[in-house]
Amino acid sequence: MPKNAIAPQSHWEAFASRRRDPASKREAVLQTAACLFLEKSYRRTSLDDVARRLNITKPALYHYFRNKEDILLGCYRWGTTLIEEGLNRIAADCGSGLAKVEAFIYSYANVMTVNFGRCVMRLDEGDLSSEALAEVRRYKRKIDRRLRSFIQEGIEDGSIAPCDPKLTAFAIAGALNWICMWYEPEGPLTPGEIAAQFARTLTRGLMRPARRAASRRVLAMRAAGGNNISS
Amino acid sequence: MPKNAIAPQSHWEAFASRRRDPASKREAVLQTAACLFLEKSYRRTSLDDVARRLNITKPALYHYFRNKEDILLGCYRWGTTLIEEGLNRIAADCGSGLAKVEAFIYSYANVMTVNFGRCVMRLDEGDLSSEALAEVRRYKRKIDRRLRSFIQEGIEDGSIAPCDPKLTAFAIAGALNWICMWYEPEGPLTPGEIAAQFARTLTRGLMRPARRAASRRVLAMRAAGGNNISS
DNA sequence: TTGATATCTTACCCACCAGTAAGAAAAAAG
DNA sequence: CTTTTTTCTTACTGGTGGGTAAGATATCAA
Repeated sequence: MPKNAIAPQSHWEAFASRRRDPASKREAVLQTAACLFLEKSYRRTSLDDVARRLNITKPALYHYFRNKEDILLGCYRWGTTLIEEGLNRIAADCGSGLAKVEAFIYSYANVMTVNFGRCVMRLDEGDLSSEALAEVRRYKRKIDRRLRSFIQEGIEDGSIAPCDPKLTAFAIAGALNWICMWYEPEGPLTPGEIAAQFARTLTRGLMRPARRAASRRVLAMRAAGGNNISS
Repeated sequence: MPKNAIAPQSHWEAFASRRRDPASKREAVLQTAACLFLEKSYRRTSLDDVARRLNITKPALYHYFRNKEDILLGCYRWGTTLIEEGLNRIAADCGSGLAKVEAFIYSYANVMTVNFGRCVMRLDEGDLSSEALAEVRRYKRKIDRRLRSFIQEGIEDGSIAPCDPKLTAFAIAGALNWICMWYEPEGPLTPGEIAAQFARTLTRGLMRPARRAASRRVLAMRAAGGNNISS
């Protein structure tokens, strides 16, 4: 009977009956928690908030999670699993280093538009206990190492220009991680469009490629108007 | 007499005497607050924490700031001012669109390694009241518009390849904003090195430029080893 | 020196919220 | 139907922390 029951992605139906189904109820808690954590941050989200959206009371949550942090950790784990699944598919693919980086951009950009994926990079690590933090950091480090190895591979097979893999990985990961800060599910941009543009910008760069034997300098100077292109 | 007085950047000396100097005391509060907000987040930093580092007590802070949020807003304002100063210098520079974007990358990367600059992009906007949030959003929007205009300018003068300025700006700003998440003042990377590598990656892209008339495909296939380059 | 003002402290209030105790109510088992 | 187990609720505790009241002490101006 609550008037604000029309929540974005309402998972309260899982708790509509008392039928025993711990798995789906656990997931419902994580989904609504992730949603609230992204809306208001972990700290500003009270367990009462989470419970209210699920049409239950706070202590009921303690039947499915040890404490508040356990819920947070659940969101992190779900998200890192999503990222890792994508990563494994890429490693199986046998293209050049550059092809792997491109595939990484597509996969990762998509995950950053999903609630659990966004949680991994958007939520504040400082809210985790030291053990949980160590676990999450391990995941993140693994992702970073993989990206660097793709870049290194590309440098070695000649598909990527020589560069510092560490800083280059930071640049790519930064651009992608930041998606979870501005992306809105109801917005005009689809994950696919974002991934495509990012892949293009990051692989080819901003610079207009020099045509034929013409010097770049000349092209840059020539103020050719009317070149607008969108999307 | 406190044993932990050796804080990173100790500004408590401003409060050592009761001499009337509100300006420098206000700054001291902002500096230590920014430091703590970055260390532990705004929410986890109590006013007692801030006061303790300054060797004063909590109510003393209320002589220089209306409330906790006022301190936070002070950090935001200081940071956005830093960004804007850089931006103004670039607009005065009369290079091509690409040159302006490159200058933006250098300037912005540097600001992201300074505490107040980091605050702007790292701290949680959700901790701001609606009015303060509107102000901060206005600043951020302005920065975004400027970057987009540089890109648009570059497309029109032919220095930048045709692209969607909005998404391209997101990619560049994302890579740069993320710096404030991993940068450590005591770390091995200088702001200059970061800016240089980022400028290179973002303008030229990852892809190894095709040499002469040789087709790209051939170069990508050729697995040329031993191309490692660091720094 | 004296009064006025700015500066800072001790002591306190109260709202918020994670977590718990104890038990009611529903579901499953026998 | 009876018993056992799971599920969930009402009512509470205790710690934290922003903000305030009231007053002490130093600085400054005259």
